[in-house]
Amino acid sequence: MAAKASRKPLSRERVLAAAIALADAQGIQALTMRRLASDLNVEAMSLYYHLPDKEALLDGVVETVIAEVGRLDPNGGDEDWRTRLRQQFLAARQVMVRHPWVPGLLGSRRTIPASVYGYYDGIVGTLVGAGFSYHLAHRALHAFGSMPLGFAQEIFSPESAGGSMEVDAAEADLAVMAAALPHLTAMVAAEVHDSTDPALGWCDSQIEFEFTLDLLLNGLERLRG
Amino acid sequence: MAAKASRKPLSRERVLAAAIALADAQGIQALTMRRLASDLNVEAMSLYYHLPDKEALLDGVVETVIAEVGRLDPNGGDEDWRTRLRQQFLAARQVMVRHPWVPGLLGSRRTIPASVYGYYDGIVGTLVGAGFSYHLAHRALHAFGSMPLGFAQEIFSPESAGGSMEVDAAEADLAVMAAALPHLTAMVAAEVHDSTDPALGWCDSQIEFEFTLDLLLNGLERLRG
DNA sequence: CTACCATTCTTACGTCGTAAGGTGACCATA
DNA sequence: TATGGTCACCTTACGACGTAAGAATGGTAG
Repeated sequence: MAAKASRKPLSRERVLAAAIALADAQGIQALTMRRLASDLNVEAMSLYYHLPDKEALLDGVVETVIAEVGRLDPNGGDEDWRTRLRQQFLAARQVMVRHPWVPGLLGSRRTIPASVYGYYDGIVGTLVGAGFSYHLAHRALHAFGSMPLGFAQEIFSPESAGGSMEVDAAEADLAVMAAALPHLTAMVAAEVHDSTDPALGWCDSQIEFEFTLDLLLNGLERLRG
Repeated sequence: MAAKASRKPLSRERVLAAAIALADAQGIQALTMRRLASDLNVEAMSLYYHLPDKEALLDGVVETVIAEVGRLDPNGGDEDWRTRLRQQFLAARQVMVRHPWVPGLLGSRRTIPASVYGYYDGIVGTLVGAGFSYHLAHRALHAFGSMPLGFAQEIFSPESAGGSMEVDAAEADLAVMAAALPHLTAMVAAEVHDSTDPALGWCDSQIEFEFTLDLLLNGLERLRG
């Protein structure tokens, strides 16, 4: 009679899925063993039957998301290597947009899930298949940085979607800021002015991502062969 | 008579310096209020007289290190914009090599210290002074990512100097790995083979950093004007 | 019914950040 | 000299965290 509540048995997969859902909803700092357990209608220590410790939980979470990235490589390799990698990286970006906490988590992890190696192996295959030497392919991998995984190092506004800079500018005295940061304020002013949709904020991450990606791809194309 | 011990009075600067020293020596995870206090021969709560909370401590630490980066821009702007930025970013890299925990900390911070804006302002100034439009300068800033601060997103071996990949390869069966990751193993084999100094590990971060940097600089030069 | 085993829970420990308020040294004023 | 105030640091305590140790539950096989 009493509330039976959910009594589907726990499992590693169910725990990992709940962890990802929790991080998506509340942020990575909300992902604690106790909160995760309570989301699963379970006590914290019950999680330890399915996972050795929290490190393993985070490893599993990263691995699960990366697997999602690695799975989206269906089309055959008859196109240009650039369009191929371009599509792949942009698809990866869509995954990261859905899980914005993954880049930070991945960066703080000290061991890299094995599936990442397989994913990068495919990229090297694409490169050498297009005529790259292994040496240049290696350089290319480093140059790409984290773009194959769908994100780039964004110093400004790592979290808030709109970017905090304009908010700060509204709070502080604009004239003072223009004096201290003449070039930055001029740049923002110029960019906001001819922005097609200023409501979206003056930094469109998607466009910046593609710009940097193409800059790298075109530069590498010039070095090929 | 009794051990007087160190009784120099505390100060925000002394606390921040000790925090940086502690993180340098023991890693960022060792930087707790209690450990930091004990390094200063003081109780944990004494730190709260000079700093409101730990967030402020971390902000101050980041700000201090970034200030160190911003201070190394002495030479006038008569050289090519590329060599100027190149020198600047490579000098910043030396700071990050001394404080390898800063990139991760900076990435996890939600507010950016004000000094960073001033630093980036100078970069925009260099770019527009060289004929860049504000629009392209904006793109360039995003393309550089964290390189102005002296680091790049390194997925592989973010922590250990030599890179953990070769260690893993030694542990696992090489033949199995070659089957699962044919392109990567071939690449590593090719790179190790013609490496001038294989003892240093097959990834030379300095060279990778410069390669990526030049790739971006040259690509931007082509787009200028 | 009983013995077993997989799964979940209870209790407790040490560490963390930090709120609340106490203690002593120093110093100006009466 | 006595008084009160402010600065700098300390004591105690609380709740949240990860997790070690072992007890309870409940289903299944003999």
